[in-house]
Parts: sequence; C-alpha cells; structure tokens
Amino acid sequence: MPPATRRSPARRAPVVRKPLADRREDLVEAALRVLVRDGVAAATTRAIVAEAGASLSAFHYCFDSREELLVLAAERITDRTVDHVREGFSADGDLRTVVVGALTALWERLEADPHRELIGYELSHHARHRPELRPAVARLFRHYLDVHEQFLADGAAAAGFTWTTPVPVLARLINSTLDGLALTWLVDRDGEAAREVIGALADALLAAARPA
Amino acid sequence: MPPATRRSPARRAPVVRKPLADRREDLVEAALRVLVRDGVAAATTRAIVAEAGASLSAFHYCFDSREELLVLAAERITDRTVDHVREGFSADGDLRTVVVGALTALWERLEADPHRELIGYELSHHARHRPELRPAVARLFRHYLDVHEQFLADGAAAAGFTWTTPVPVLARLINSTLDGLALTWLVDRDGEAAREVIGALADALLAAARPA
DNA sequence: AAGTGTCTGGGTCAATTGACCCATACGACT
DNA sequence: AGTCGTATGGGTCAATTGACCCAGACACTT
Repeated sequence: MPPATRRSPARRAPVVRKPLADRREDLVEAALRVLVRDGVAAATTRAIVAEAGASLSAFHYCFDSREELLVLAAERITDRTVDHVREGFSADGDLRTVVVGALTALWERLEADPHRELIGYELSHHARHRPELRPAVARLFRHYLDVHEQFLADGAAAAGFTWTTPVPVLARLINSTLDGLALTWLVDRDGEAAREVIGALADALLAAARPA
Repeated sequence: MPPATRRSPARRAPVVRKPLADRREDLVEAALRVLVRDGVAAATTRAIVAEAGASLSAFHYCFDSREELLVLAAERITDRTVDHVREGFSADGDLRTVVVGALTALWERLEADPHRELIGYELSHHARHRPELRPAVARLFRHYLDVHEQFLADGAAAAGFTWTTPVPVLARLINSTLDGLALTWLVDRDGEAAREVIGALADALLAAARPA
C-alpha cells in the first residue's frame, strides 16, 4: 500500500517555472496593471496573481506581504515618471510655444490614461493606514515635483528666459493644477474645460517669465 | 414550561429608542465622521454604527445598503460646502486684498482639516466601482465649481473689476489647484510651499482682471 | 544518476464584512 | 388598559481576503 500522503501521479498541464527574480518582476507588473485598471482596493493578492498568471503560493514565495509588493509597485511608477513627462517635451520655438506645448502634452497624456497618473493619489490615501507605504509615496510625489522643476529650467534655458517666481513654486503650481484638473475631469469628463484651464495655467507661467 | 423561544427577561441597560428619521440622521453624521477620520475603506457598516452608538439592525432598518448611506453622506457634504467656502470671505478692500484674502482663507481651512475636503476625491475613486455613487459625487464636484464661480463673481463685483478670462475657467483653475495642492501637502506637509503656490495662483487671477 | 535546493499546486485558516432575520420590547393612540 | 406598528438586540450566513503550509515536481551541479 502506497503512503497515504502520496498524490495521484496524474498528468498535469505543463508548468511554467521561472526564477524568483522573473516571477517577482511579473508580479510587480501585474500589480501595476491591476492598480491602473481597477484601483488600490481591487488590487487583492488574488487579483494580482491572476493577472500575472501565477499562483497564490508563488506570490507568498516571492514576497512577504501584499504591502511589500505595493511598495515595489509605487517605486516602479516613480522610476517611469521621468520618461512619461519628458515624452512630448520639445524645446524648439519661443517660450510660449514651449510652455503651451509641454503643458498640452502633459494634459493629453493624463486625459488618455488618467488612472495611470492617479494611482499615486490612491496610494497616498491607502498610505494613511499603511505607514510602510509612506516613504514610497513620498518619493513618488517628490519625484514629480523634481521632474517639473527640471522641465521649467530646461524650457527657460532653451528659450533664453528666466523665471521671476521661484522654480519650485511654479513646479508645485503645475503639479497641483494638473492633478486637481485630472481628478475633476474623471468625474465630469469635460475635456474642453480642462484644456481652457491648461491655457490659463500657461498664461500664469508666462506672466512669471522675463528675458534673461 | 415556557415556550423555548422565550428569552430570559433579565434586566437590560436602558435602551435609547429613536424615530427612524433621527436614527438616520445619527447614522449619516456618524458616517461623515468616520469618512473624515478614517477614510472610505474604513467606513464599514460596523464602524459607522459603532460611531453612531447604534446596532447593525438599526442600520439595516434605516437603510437598504451601505451605498445608500454613502450617497446621503456625499449629499450632506455638498450641502455644507457653501457655508465652508463662504466662511472667511470678505469683500472689503481692493481686488488684490479680496482675492488673496479669500484664497488664503480657503487654504487655511484646507490645511486645518484636509481630510474633510478630500473625502470627495476618495468617494470619487470609490465611485469607479459603485455606479450608484456617481451622481452624488458629480453633484458634489459641480457644487464646488459653482461656489467658486460665485466667489469670483462676487469678488469682482465688490471691487469693481471684470474678468478677462471666463469665470468658469478661473473657477476650475482655483478648484483644481487647491485640491492638487492639498493632496500634495498631505504627503509632504510643506505648508510654506503651499502658501507660496497660493500666492502664485492669486497673481494668475489678478492678471485676468481689469477695471470694469 | 544521485543529490540538493528552488519553485509550484492545491489546498486550509481565521478575520472581516455586507446583508439579513426574528422574536420582543416599547409607546402613541384609542 | 389594550392594540398595533415601529424600533431594537443579538444573533446567522455566505463571500472575500491576506496569510500560510506541505508535499512533490523540477533543474541544476557534480
């Protein structure tokens, strides 16, 4: 009589085996997709492993907890921000052209995929009760501000202007307005109104520029 | 022998009985407090009834579902917005004084109790998966814009100016910037930076005003 | 080909949550 | 004082979720 614990040796579907690092990568990417598509509340471990095509055990083999994965996902978002913001930035033309063009590009990206950019805010709400998430969220926010500051500095340098208002203040103004605008747009979907606000924001920035 | 279903007639703590309308009111207010203090995710039926000092049955006696309560809470927030925004608004002095004063008052209120003003955004995230919540959230957002439009119209009238940019656009700019600013502030708690942005926003508004 | 450590399947477990039910106690009205 | 509709207490129930465990399958190395 075979040991009672022995399973039936029935043939099973071929199993995909991956090194730990690859599986972790899959799970982080899957988490990101679920976060963007369905939000933080829906990003349960089961939803994430389903998205990744992995099993629950694979998840617990790769990570100690769900929070650990979320932290990595937040950091991944941070890493990618630079590319996203730089995309569509052109330093050709006068200051107005550069500013309006860059802000419009930023907004169009937001409008095309608002949830992607807004996970940060959902994560920040979530971090209210998950202290371990706070550092990652703080880095994410700081990163956005840094990128906007860089954009302001590059734009002014390219067009031969200087800012009469401190660049960090302008960066925070841009960041806040775009985020608030996106939040409101998600509710009322009034893209035209949003674009007009972008125009007003551009005017505000231009009023704070003068020839170097 | 007494019926098996009969409970022991042991003395109980005095019971507070309230008419349905009062109990509903208690629950809505309790829900609001929990929402502000702990966020949407923590606003479970149990947390709400505990806050209200009611029982789970009382909850189900008063409402068909948790969503129904949340909708009422969202509407309650809407009703109160007017008072909050009007508070601290003064039409005395020139346009700069009025604008800076009003924006500062708005910001101070936000900084003093950020969660109160930001429930709307948490609710809007939540509404992504709860369609029945969407109308209430839409009303809430619309209401904020209306109030800011009113504020702009009143301020201009009081100081004898007109706006060169459409008032709805300016209202959306104010609304977006304040909300985005609050979101960022919640993460980095940099109040000084926020105030400087408020100043920049005031400059932007003043640049869109001219004598009537 | 045996050995060894890594990876996976398929469960379990306790906690939480929204919803719900029924018998009973209350109290306004008659 | 009796009646009747309303409010309440204290449970139950199924579903979901994060965490976890164990035996076995696999792929290297030697």
